Amino acid sequence: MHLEALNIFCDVVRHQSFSRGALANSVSQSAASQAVRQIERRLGAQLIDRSRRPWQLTPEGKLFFQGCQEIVDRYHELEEAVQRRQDPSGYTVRLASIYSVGLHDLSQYVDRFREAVPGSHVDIEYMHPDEIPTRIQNDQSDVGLLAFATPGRDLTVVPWQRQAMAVACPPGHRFADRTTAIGPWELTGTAFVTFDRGLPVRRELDRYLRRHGTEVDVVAEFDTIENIKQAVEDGAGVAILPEPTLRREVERQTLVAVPLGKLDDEAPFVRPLSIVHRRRRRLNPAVTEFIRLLRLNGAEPAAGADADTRAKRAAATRPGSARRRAGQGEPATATP
Amino acid sequence: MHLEALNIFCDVVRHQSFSRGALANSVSQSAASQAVRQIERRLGAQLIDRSRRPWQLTPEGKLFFQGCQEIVDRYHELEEAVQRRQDPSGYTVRLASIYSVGLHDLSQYVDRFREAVPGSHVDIEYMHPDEIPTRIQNDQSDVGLLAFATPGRDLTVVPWQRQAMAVACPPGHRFADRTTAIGPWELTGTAFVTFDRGLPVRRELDRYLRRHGTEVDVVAEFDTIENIKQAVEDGAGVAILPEPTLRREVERQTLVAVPLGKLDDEAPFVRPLSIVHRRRRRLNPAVTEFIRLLRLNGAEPAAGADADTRAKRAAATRPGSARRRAGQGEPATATP
DNA sequence: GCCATGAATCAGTTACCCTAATACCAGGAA
DNA sequence: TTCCTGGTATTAGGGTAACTGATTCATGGC
Repeated sequence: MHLEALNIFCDVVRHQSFSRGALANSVSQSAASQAVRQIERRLGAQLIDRSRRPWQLTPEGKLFFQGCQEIVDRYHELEEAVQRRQDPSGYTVRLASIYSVGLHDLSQYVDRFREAVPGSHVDIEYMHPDEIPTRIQNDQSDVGLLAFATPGRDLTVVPWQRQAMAVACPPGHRFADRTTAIGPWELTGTAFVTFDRGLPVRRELDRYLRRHGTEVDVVAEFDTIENIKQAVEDGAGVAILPEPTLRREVERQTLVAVPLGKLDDEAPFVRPLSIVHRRRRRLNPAVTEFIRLLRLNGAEPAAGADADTRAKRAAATRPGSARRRAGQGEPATATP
Repeated sequence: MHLEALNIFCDVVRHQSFSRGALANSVSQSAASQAVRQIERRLGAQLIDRSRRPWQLTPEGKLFFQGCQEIVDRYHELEEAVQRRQDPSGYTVRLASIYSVGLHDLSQYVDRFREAVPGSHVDIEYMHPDEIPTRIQNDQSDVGLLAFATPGRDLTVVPWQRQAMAVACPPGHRFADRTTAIGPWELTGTAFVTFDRGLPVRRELDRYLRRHGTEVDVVAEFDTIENIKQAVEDGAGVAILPEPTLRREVERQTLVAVPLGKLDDEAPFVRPLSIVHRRRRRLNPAVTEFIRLLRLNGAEPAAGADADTRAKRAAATRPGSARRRAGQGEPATATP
């Protein structure tokens, strides 16, 4: 029996849905259906009563679910225990990051890590977001930090930070004195500096604006946040950017950041930053330790459709069992 | 991760040997080696230090082994718990048995079972031993009872009874008055009635005699024990047969059964009877229950190379966790 | 009746795991 | 040393399980 299949079953039950349980494990709905069916076949017991909608666990299903949860959890704890025992010194962490993670933040993490694990070494490389998954799959990097990551067959995505988006404008702009949040609909017609087409963040941004019926006047497109900020400072227009990346300019008073308003029933527009690493491959002990440290310090409270069902376990010691959480993907579907 | 792989690792550790661990799981030594290596790869940790001979568990290996044992055990208990919850009534057990299991014994089991599980039904068919594995793999029968069974890819073998072998001779024979056991070497030159070539029991019998340098004078070969007994009664010669199959004739005084002597350091010559069923397939609840009952009443004390290491767990409530025990195979290698 | 939603099924492909054969390696004997 | 022996690692190749994408099917709402 595959432990992965047991985990899929658990997630299907937790989400009350085959499709969402499948998503949480980065497999197709078809695979989840087949996996659960196979478990039932091998057990010779009906675990899920599909005759009514929504389907329900049979008594056997409930029993099995409880045991399953525990077994899967235990195994993962065992894995972690083994990895913790390994000596992380002498290993190198090869980190691939997008430019805009916050160079300052990152160097802080790295310093803290090198203090915690004396004999280790960290190589940071900044690069285009598209390159990062490739590098990781080719084993050129151990860990990646990027935004709007989507898990893949050989790529594990661990949610890390959710950066609030804000409107950036130059000090003299008509938005600059706003004391209240700006609704996206207010941006219609304004000169707008944005990301290059092809970047995931651009797609999310366009979708966001479209959802609010906003038609902006795109005056410039850049592939890095630094360039966008420069253009905004030069008065080319306004931009929507992650608030943390604006802090320095706000301090220097070269830019103004105004919070993005939102409708009551809407999720806030955020940029999800993720830690990615290759799936089912050894990560050297230093990498494991580095990821643990990142998550300890960076993770926000568990977010996602399934967070509630295991909040109690994920709460204190471990910074959220992100291993088994749905790939964060679209911010539109995330419930904060 | 495959639970089967974890179990292989556990058995490798328990036996201190890849080959024996493999045997215990009915896979090749190669498969066991690869399975352990894969676990190590996925964990990113060396579990076994192979640099010295005999190899040793690393500290990580010890940690993982302990956790592993528990996880595998827990899962199997969970499986059993689910199956126990199922209602076995209304199902049919299709049993395929060799002729010589003991028709009387069997009907006793069946009666007891039908009493324990009122709504169930048992179909017994007697057949040639070669047919039984085939029938089970084709899903024409649920359970088989046969001697000298060897586990296969889709066939699970559960040791059941070990029948002592005895020398059968007619009342007037020179052996008939023996009060002490007969050593096999004493049979050299005697007229001997035996099994058809091609039957597994014949191969074992020949090997046994050869091991003791015994050359018998084969005067007749039959494919069933009943025929052999008839020939012995008719004075054709002596035979070596399972003692329990001789009881009725001994009571009637138509045959005499003399115990087989053995050397001090030798395992007794027995006929191992096994329960076989298909591997990793649902067995309907009645079948599960029937097998449980057979084992409860028929199982002898745990025998086999690995019995010691888990005797404490297997002892009381469960009649030996034969699921994870080596296929009994050759009686020569079994340590009673 | 119809449609919408979500799960099951199917066909095709991929990737994994197994076996068999063979290479390798440590330890013991000559 | 060299050979030998018992046991494990490695490799190639075949069979099969498991995944994906497309489609079909069932249920509940209209």
